Amino acid sequence: MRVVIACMRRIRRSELPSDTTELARMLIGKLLVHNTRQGRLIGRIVETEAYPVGDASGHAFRGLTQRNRSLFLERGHAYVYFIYGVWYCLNVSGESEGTGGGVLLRALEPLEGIPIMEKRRGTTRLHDLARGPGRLAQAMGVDRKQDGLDLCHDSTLWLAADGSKVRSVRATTRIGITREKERPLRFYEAGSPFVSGPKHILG
DNA sequence: AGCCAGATTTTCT
DNA sequence: GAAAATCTGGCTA
Repeated sequence: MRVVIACMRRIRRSELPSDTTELARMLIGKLLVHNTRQGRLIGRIVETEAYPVGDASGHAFRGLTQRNRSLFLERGHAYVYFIYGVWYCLNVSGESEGTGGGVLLRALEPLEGIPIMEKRRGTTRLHDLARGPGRLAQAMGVDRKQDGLDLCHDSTLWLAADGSKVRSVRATTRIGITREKERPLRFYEAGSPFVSGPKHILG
């Protein structure tokens, strides 16, 4: 059984806000598409975190390095990094060329290619397939090979919009950081069962 | 439901 | 050498 997605279309770069925090809010309800050898994987973005310019918890804070260079690409590029010796995490760059900032994609609602995601994740629990940034990358088959891709032009990994309505977007503090932890830069779709993190910080 | 240790490697100080 | 934008499984209650 294949999920029907009405009117799926690529998001143009001009539709992306040229501000990382606004981009994080705007990406809620949009689709992430990955055409893999096994098939097409699609998830609806339900949770993001912004790491804007000047944020001490952001990877771009100390300037451009070999690892974080994709964060300095024009908005709409993929930044993939490896963390805790185990997981990959996927970000969307959010500023203009040469300025570092990005949006961490934290959770997806799986829409298409669910059997493939289940195989990659080793579980059939729908709610656990892409809830959390490490799980999201694993389910979607994202690793270092996708670092630096232009999500507005690449044909394998890209951002799309369908006509679906977003219930409402809430903001809370971010998860798993030690600096600037009070800033409300985590965004999620209210009521979605696919959102990660402890329940007590849900608004 | 909540707490905690362990996994494991890249990156920068 | 330490810390890191995490997850899992096992423990306690």
